[in-house]
Amino acid sequence: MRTEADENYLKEIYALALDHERVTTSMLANRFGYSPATVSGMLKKLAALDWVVYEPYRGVTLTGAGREIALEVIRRHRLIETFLAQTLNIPWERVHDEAEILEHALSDYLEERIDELLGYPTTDPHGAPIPSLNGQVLHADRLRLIDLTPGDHAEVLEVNDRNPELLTHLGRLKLHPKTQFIVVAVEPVDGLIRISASGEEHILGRTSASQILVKKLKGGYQNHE
Amino acid sequence: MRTEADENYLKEIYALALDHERVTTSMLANRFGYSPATVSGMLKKLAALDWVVYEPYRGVTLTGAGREIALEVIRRHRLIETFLAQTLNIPWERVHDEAEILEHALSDYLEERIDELLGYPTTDPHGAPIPSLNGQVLHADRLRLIDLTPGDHAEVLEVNDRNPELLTHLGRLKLHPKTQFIVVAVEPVDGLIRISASGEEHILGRTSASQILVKKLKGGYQNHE
DNA sequence: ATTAATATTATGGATACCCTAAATTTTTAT
DNA sequence: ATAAAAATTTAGGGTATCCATAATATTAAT
Repeated sequence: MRTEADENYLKEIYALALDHERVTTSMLANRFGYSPATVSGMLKKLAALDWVVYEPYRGVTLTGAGREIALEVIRRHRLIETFLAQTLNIPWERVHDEAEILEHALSDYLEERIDELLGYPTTDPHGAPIPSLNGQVLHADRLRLIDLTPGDHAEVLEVNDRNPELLTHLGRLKLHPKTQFIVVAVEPVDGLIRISASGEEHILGRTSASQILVKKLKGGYQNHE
Repeated sequence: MRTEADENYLKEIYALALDHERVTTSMLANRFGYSPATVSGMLKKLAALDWVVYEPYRGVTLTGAGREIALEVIRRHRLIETFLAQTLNIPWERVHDEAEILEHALSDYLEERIDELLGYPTTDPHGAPIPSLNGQVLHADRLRLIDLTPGDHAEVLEVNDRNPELLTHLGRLKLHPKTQFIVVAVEPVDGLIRISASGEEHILGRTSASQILVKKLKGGYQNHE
């Protein structure tokens, strides 16, 4: 049988593999706050269950079955986030932690009912793609806001859902997914970024700006507003 | 820390105490399908945590703290049932099993949000009372349908939520809480009960009729319909 | 080739939950 | 009142999960 720990490991391995060549023991140990030895042990267990391929000293990758589970858990997580935000009006900075628990308790049946009620959404409140039932994930071309240059016209695609303070802050600035904005200026010294969104100007620090993913919109040389 | 098993034991002890003088090891063993020895062990553990008073060979009762936990879990269970039925249109025969799992995963915060969204309901879809936050439970005077006599006019108050087949059946007969009906006749041999509800006549067996709780309405000697 | 960094195995501990079999206590029947 | 039956507890195990430290092994860097 599958435990919560199993699901969390698989989910984390999936997430880390998205932007790392190799997923190593120490990366996982860091994420979870466990000792490397503990992670080695779990990886051995997961390998025995055929959910990962584990090459000692070299790293770990998901098998087909492991990937399926990871995507299923991520799907539940994001459906729950969307459901909580839409149906119960839970603020977006709180939905992650709640989903982190409920994702392990949701039946296939309820997952399906929620998906149906929400009209089969494709992204969660933070803009992250919701994997489909058959495991498809739409990964849009994403750019970090921090990499934009003055004059760029862009749209918020996704923000990191694990940082409640950031989310509260962005919520106050009304910088949600789908919000369009223009980069007004980039401070040469501190690298602060001035943007203009819905008529308001905001200043973003490096930390925020690196956690906001965007897509450029055509005609980005002049201000349009 | 509190485990799911703890919560289930406390909930069950509470439920059994409602209609039994003493709550014994074997009663719990039966309910859970565990060996009596296993239950003895758990009761010892719960007593050490001061959630029950356990007198070996004599039975078990909840302490104040134990009762609080039991009521909290029951409250969550029933709020979840109500929420699933109303918000996600889950049929009433399915909500119990889902709630059985989710009740252990729901945070105080979500519990409160759900309660608010539902408008602070006092009964769940099966008519069972939802304990208030401070632990009050409204136990209405309830009579078993099986104890009615021909001519009685009554209203369904509550039905056993642990029997999905019964619920499906009663759902088809439209016998939900608040449904009014008249006892037309009671078969002398098999004890089958003929009732008339919303213009339709139905025949209930002893099993169904003993699991439906009702309250008598005034003027029960003549048919009103 | 040696060192530093990373990762593994070996070993052990804690918790939680369940079991069977044997011993004990309580209850019931005579 | 006593013996048999029923209920319950204790003793002793078992499995599974997850975690840790210390010693060992591998890999990467110089």
